[in-house]
Amino acid sequence: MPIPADWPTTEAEALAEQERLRPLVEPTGAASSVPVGDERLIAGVDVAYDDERDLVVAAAVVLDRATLAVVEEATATGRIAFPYIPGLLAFREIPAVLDALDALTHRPGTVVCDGYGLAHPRRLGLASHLGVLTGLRTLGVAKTPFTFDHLPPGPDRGDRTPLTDPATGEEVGSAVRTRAGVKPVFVSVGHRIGLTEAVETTLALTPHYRLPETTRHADSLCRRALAALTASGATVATSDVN
DNA sequence: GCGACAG
DNA sequence: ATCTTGTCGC
Repeated sequence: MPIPADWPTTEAEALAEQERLRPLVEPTGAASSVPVGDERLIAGVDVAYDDERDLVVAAAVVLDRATLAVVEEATATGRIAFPYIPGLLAFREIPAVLDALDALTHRPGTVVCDGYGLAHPRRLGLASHLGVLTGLRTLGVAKTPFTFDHLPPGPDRGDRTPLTDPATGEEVGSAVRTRAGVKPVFVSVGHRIGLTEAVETTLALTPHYRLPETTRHADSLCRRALAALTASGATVATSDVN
Protein backbone atom coordinates (compact mmCIF):
# COMPACT_ATOMS: atom_id res chain seq x y z
CA MET A 1 0.00 0.00 0.00
CA PRO A 2 1.39 3.39 -1.02
CA ILE A 3 2.66 5.76 1.63
CA PRO A 4 1.77 9.44 1.04
CA ALA A 5 4.88 11.38 0.08
CA ASP A 6 3.47 14.84 -0.68
CA TRP A 7 0.58 15.02 1.75
CA PRO A 8 -1.51 18.20 1.48
CA THR A 9 -0.65 20.95 3.94
CA THR A 10 -3.30 23.51 3.18
CA GLU A 11 -7.04 23.37 2.81
CA ALA A 12 -6.77 24.38 -0.84
CA GLU A 13 -4.38 21.53 -1.57
CA ALA A 14 -6.64 19.06 0.19
CA LEU A 15 -9.68 20.20 -1.77
CA ALA A 16 -7.75 19.88 -5.03
CA GLU A 17 -6.63 16.38 -4.06
CA GLN A 18 -10.24 15.37 -3.40
CA GLU A 19 -11.23 16.63 -6.84
CA ARG A 20 -8.42 14.57 -8.36
CA LEU A 21 -9.36 11.36 -6.55
CA ARG A 22 -13.13 11.57 -6.62
CA PRO A 23 -13.57 10.17 -10.16
CA LEU A 24 -11.45 7.15 -9.19
CA VAL A 25 -13.97 5.82 -6.67
CA GLU A 26 -15.63 2.57 -7.76
CA PRO A 27 -19.09 2.53 -6.14
CA THR A 28 -19.70 -1.01 -7.35
CA GLY A 29 -20.10 -4.42 -5.73
CA ALA A 30 -17.75 -7.35 -5.27
CA ALA A 31 -19.00 -9.26 -8.34
CA SER A 32 -17.45 -6.69 -10.65
CA SER A 33 -14.05 -6.15 -9.09
CA VAL A 34 -11.03 -8.39 -8.74
CA PRO A 35 -10.32 -9.19 -5.09
CA VAL A 36 -7.24 -7.40 -3.78
CA GLY A 37 -6.98 -9.11 -0.43
CA ASP A 38 -8.18 -12.26 1.33
CA GLU A 39 -11.98 -12.22 1.17
CA ARG A 40 -12.22 -14.34 4.31
CA LEU A 41 -10.68 -11.47 6.28
CA ILE A 42 -12.11 -8.08 7.16
CA ALA A 43 -10.27 -5.28 8.95
CA GLY A 44 -11.26 -2.29 11.04
CA VAL A 45 -9.19 0.87 11.36
CA ASP A 46 -9.39 3.73 13.84
CA VAL A 47 -7.26 6.57 15.18
CA ALA A 48 -6.67 8.22 18.56
CA TYR A 49 -5.06 11.60 19.18
CA ASP A 50 -3.01 13.47 21.75
CA ASP A 51 -3.20 17.05 20.53
CA GLU A 52 -0.97 18.30 23.34
CA ARG A 53 1.95 16.16 22.21
CA ASP A 54 1.00 16.22 18.53
CA LEU A 55 0.67 12.44 18.55
CA VAL A 56 -1.55 10.15 16.55
CA VAL A 57 -1.92 6.40 16.94
CA ALA A 58 -3.71 4.30 14.35
CA ALA A 59 -4.86 0.73 14.77
CA ALA A 60 -5.74 -1.93 12.22
CA VAL A 61 -7.42 -5.11 13.42
CA VAL A 62 -8.07 -8.08 11.15
CA LEU A 63 -11.01 -10.37 11.89
CA ASP A 64 -12.11 -13.67 10.46
CA ARG A 65 -15.21 -12.71 8.57
CA ALA A 66 -17.04 -15.93 9.45
CA THR A 67 -16.31 -16.15 13.17
CA LEU A 68 -15.38 -12.52 13.93
CA ALA A 69 -12.35 -13.82 15.79
CA VAL A 70 -9.32 -11.50 15.90
CA VAL A 71 -6.66 -12.72 13.50
CA GLU A 72 -4.10 -9.93 13.74
CA GLU A 73 -3.59 -6.46 15.22
CA ALA A 74 -1.18 -3.66 14.34
CA THR A 75 -0.62 -0.05 15.38
CA ALA A 76 1.34 2.87 14.00
CA THR A 77 2.37 6.12 15.69
CA GLY A 78 3.16 9.45 14.11
CA ARG A 79 2.72 13.22 14.23
CA ILE A 80 -0.66 14.71 13.43
CA ALA A 81 -0.64 15.35 9.68
CA PHE A 82 -3.59 17.74 9.30
CA PRO A 83 -6.06 19.70 11.46
CA TYR A 84 -9.62 18.50 11.88
CA ILE A 85 -11.77 20.25 9.31
CA PRO A 86 -15.22 18.82 8.57
CA GLY A 87 -15.05 17.38 5.06
CA LEU A 88 -11.27 16.94 5.23
CA LEU A 89 -11.05 14.28 7.93
CA ALA A 90 -9.23 11.87 5.63
CA PHE A 91 -6.15 14.08 5.52
CA ARG A 92 -5.90 13.86 9.28
CA GLU A 93 -6.44 10.12 9.65
CA ILE A 94 -5.16 8.35 6.56
CA PRO A 95 -1.36 8.69 6.90
CA ALA A 96 -1.32 6.82 10.21
CA VAL A 97 -3.95 4.36 9.00
CA LEU A 98 -1.82 3.46 5.97
CA ASP A 99 1.14 2.79 8.27
CA ALA A 100 -0.98 0.53 10.47
CA LEU A 101 -2.28 -1.39 7.45
CA ASP A 102 1.28 -1.74 6.17
CA ALA A 103 2.28 -3.29 9.47
CA LEU A 104 -0.16 -6.15 8.96
CA THR A 105 1.09 -9.44 7.58
CA HIS A 106 -2.41 -10.37 6.41
CA ARG A 107 -4.17 -8.70 3.50
CA PRO A 108 -7.88 -8.20 4.35
CA GLY A 109 -10.34 -8.16 1.47
CA THR A 110 -12.38 -5.39 3.06
CA VAL A 111 -11.67 -2.48 5.40
CA VAL A 112 -14.29 -0.85 7.62
CA CYS A 113 -13.73 2.82 8.41
CA ASP A 114 -15.00 5.03 11.21
CA GLY A 115 -16.77 7.78 9.26
CA TYR A 116 -18.13 8.20 5.76
CA GLY A 117 -17.33 7.21 2.19
CA LEU A 118 -19.51 8.56 -0.62
CA ALA A 119 -21.67 10.34 1.93
CA HIS A 120 -19.49 13.42 1.79
CA PRO A 121 -19.83 16.97 0.45
CA ARG A 122 -17.60 16.07 -2.51
CA ARG A 123 -18.27 12.31 -2.49
CA LEU A 124 -14.83 11.45 -1.16
CA GLY A 125 -15.05 10.74 2.54
CA LEU A 126 -12.42 8.88 4.52
CA ALA A 127 -13.54 5.40 3.45
CA SER A 128 -13.60 6.20 -0.27
CA HIS A 129 -10.30 8.06 -0.06
CA LEU A 130 -8.62 5.12 1.68
CA GLY A 131 -10.09 2.74 -0.88
CA VAL A 132 -8.79 4.69 -3.86
CA LEU A 133 -5.33 4.98 -2.30
CA THR A 134 -5.03 1.28 -1.47
CA GLY A 135 -7.29 -0.38 -4.02
CA LEU A 136 -8.96 -2.23 -1.16
CA ARG A 137 -12.71 -2.65 -0.81
CA THR A 138 -13.88 -0.20 1.85
CA LEU A 139 -17.04 0.99 3.54
CA GLY A 140 -17.79 3.66 6.09
CA VAL A 141 -19.82 3.25 9.27
CA ALA A 142 -20.37 6.55 11.07
CA LYS A 143 -21.95 7.26 14.44
CA THR A 144 -23.58 10.62 13.66
CA PRO A 145 -25.51 11.98 10.64
CA PHE A 146 -22.90 14.65 9.77
CA THR A 147 -24.67 17.02 7.36
CA PHE A 148 -27.14 14.47 6.01
CA ASP A 149 -30.84 13.86 6.48
CA HIS A 150 -32.69 10.69 7.44
CA LEU A 151 -35.94 9.52 8.94
CA PRO A 152 -35.70 7.25 11.99
CA PRO A 153 -35.43 3.59 10.88
CA GLY A 154 -37.93 1.03 12.23
CA PRO A 155 -37.30 -0.34 15.73
CA ASP A 156 -35.86 -3.71 14.75
CA ARG A 157 -32.31 -4.72 13.99
CA GLY A 158 -31.81 -4.51 10.22
CA ASP A 159 -34.35 -1.75 9.70
CA ARG A 160 -32.98 1.05 7.53
CA THR A 161 -33.89 4.36 5.92
CA PRO A 162 -32.18 6.38 3.19
CA LEU A 163 -29.50 8.86 4.13
CA THR A 164 -29.77 11.84 1.82
CA ASP A 165 -27.70 14.88 0.98
CA PRO A 166 -29.91 17.95 1.49
CA ALA A 167 -27.76 19.86 -0.96
CA THR A 168 -28.57 17.57 -3.89
CA GLY A 169 -31.37 15.26 -2.74
CA GLU A 170 -29.12 12.30 -3.57
CA GLU A 171 -29.22 9.11 -1.54
CA VAL A 172 -25.70 8.78 -0.19
CA GLY A 173 -26.05 5.98 2.32
CA SER A 174 -28.30 4.24 4.86
CA ALA A 175 -29.30 4.83 8.45
CA VAL A 176 -29.21 1.29 9.83
CA ARG A 177 -30.55 -0.07 13.09
CA THR A 178 -27.92 -2.60 14.10
CA ARG A 179 -29.54 -3.25 17.43
CA ALA A 180 -33.14 -2.90 18.65
CA GLY A 181 -33.78 0.12 20.81
CA VAL A 182 -30.45 1.78 20.01
CA LYS A 183 -29.56 4.73 17.79
CA PRO A 184 -28.84 3.80 14.17
CA VAL A 185 -25.43 3.91 12.50
CA PHE A 186 -24.82 5.54 9.13
CA VAL A 187 -23.45 3.29 6.42
CA SER A 188 -22.02 4.45 3.13
CA VAL A 189 -20.09 3.02 0.20
CA GLY A 190 -16.33 3.43 0.35
CA HIS A 191 -14.76 1.78 -2.72
CA ARG A 192 -15.43 -1.35 -4.78
CA ILE A 193 -18.65 -2.10 -2.92
CA GLY A 194 -22.36 -1.35 -3.36
CA LEU A 195 -24.63 0.08 -0.68
CA THR A 196 -26.56 -3.18 -0.26
CA GLU A 197 -23.38 -5.12 0.33
CA ALA A 198 -22.07 -2.40 2.65
CA VAL A 199 -25.21 -2.66 4.78
CA GLU A 200 -25.09 -6.48 4.79
CA THR A 201 -21.47 -6.35 5.87
CA THR A 202 -22.31 -3.93 8.66
CA LEU A 203 -25.09 -6.19 9.94
CA ALA A 204 -22.78 -9.21 9.81
CA LEU A 205 -20.34 -7.31 12.01
CA THR A 206 -22.93 -6.26 14.59
CA PRO A 207 -24.36 -9.44 16.12
CA HIS A 208 -24.37 -7.88 19.61
CA TYR A 209 -23.46 -4.22 19.63
CA ARG A 210 -24.40 -1.03 17.84
CA LEU A 211 -20.96 -0.62 16.26
CA PRO A 212 -19.14 -3.17 14.06
CA GLU A 213 -16.78 -5.56 15.85
CA THR A 214 -14.01 -4.29 13.58
CA THR A 215 -14.51 -0.73 14.76
CA ARG A 216 -14.81 -1.74 18.40
CA HIS A 217 -11.53 -3.64 18.32
CA ALA A 218 -9.67 -0.93 16.42
CA ASP A 219 -11.00 1.81 18.69
CA SER A 220 -10.01 -0.05 21.82
CA LEU A 221 -6.56 -0.87 20.45
CA CYS A 222 -5.55 2.61 19.34
CA ARG A 223 -6.71 4.08 22.65
CA ARG A 224 -4.72 1.56 24.65
CA ALA A 225 -1.67 2.14 22.47
CA LEU A 226 -1.92 5.90 22.94
CA ALA A 227 -2.36 5.54 26.70
CA ALA A 228 0.66 3.25 26.84
CA LEU A 229 2.77 5.81 25.00
CA THR A 230 1.70 8.60 27.31
CA ALA A 231 2.37 6.48 30.38
CA SER A 232 5.87 5.52 29.28
CA GLY A 233 6.66 9.07 28.22
CA ALA A 234 8.18 7.69 25.07
CA THR A 235 9.72 9.94 22.45
CA VAL A 236 8.21 9.48 19.02
CA ALA A 237 10.05 9.86 15.75
CA THR A 238 8.31 10.86 12.55
CA SER A 239 6.57 7.50 12.51
CA ASP A 240 6.83 4.24 14.38
CA VAL A 241 5.16 0.96 13.61
CA ASN A 242 3.81 -1.68 16.02
C1' DG B 1 -22.42 37.12 8.76
C1' DC B 2 -24.46 32.87 11.53
C1' DG B 3 -24.98 28.09 12.40
C1' DA B 4 -23.72 23.16 11.40
C1' DC B 5 -20.19 20.21 11.02
C1' DA B 6 -17.48 12.38 10.07
C1' DG B 7 -13.41 12.04 13.93
C1' DA C 1 -11.54 13.15 18.75
C1' DT C 2 -11.24 14.44 24.00
C1' DC C 3 -12.61 16.25 28.78
C1' DT C 4 -15.40 13.38 32.82
C1' DT C 5 -19.27 10.62 37.79
C1' DG C 6 -22.58 8.44 38.68
C1' DT C 7 -26.30 5.69 37.36
C1' DC C 8 -29.83 2.58 35.28
C1' DG C 9 -30.37 -2.03 33.51
C1' DC C 10 -29.40 -6.66 31.51
